[in-house]
Amino acid sequence: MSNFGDLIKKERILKSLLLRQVAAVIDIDQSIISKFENGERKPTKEQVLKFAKYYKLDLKVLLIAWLSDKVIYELKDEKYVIEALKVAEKEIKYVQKRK
Amino acid sequence: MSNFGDLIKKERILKSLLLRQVAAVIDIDQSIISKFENGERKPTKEQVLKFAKYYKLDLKVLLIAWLSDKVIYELKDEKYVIEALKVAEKEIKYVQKRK
DNA sequence: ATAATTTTGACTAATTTTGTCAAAACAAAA
DNA sequence: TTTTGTTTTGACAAAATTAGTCAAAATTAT
Repeated sequence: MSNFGDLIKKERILKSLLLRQVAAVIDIDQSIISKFENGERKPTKEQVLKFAKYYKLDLKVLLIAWLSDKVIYELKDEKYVIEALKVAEKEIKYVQKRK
Repeated sequence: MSNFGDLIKKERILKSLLLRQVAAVIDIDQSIISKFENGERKPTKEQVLKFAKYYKLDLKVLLIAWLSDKVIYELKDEKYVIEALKVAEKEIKYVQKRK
């Protein structure tokens, strides 16, 4: 699917770059990048920005993937996840409308 | 709205209980319960269970409120929140279908 | 004004997340 | 099948976040 890891891994392969090379430029340890690519760690927002800039990817796409990864990670083992997401969406829309 | 804090506060008032009394029975410091009621802290799942049991509230309702609170807390300052929730929902539905 | 209750804030303890590094695992090439 | 290069894994420490305790401040009711 379109999770963060897949997006940056696909892009790196497409550009024929080694983890080492990416790591050197964006200054993130290559082992961590590997873990990002395989969904074993979640990047910080700053790190997402670095990837977007370096790979010239649409930041919006990357941020949405990153945020949804975080949500899924937080809820993955829970019951009533869909219901909770619907409630959350409704409340967020409500506060967004009010401002 | 139907966030966790409102639910347990309403219930406590309805039952005319003092924070002190609730705290003694469910063994959670009253200052923390106060913070839960006012949305200043997020309870753990065990704590949610305690409240459901003690107040005899529908656990499902309470868990949904608790989960959506957590999601909102995590996303509240972000752009593209609605989009991210939609993606998350789609992916969760997808994996739920597969099992 | 006093008493009772709730809320706040400072502090410590516990847990989780993050980064670093080296070695293991894997893949490709010789 | 050995050597070389790349990716992945795991152990560890450092940093950051979250949770619990307590007393005092603020609020509310008597």
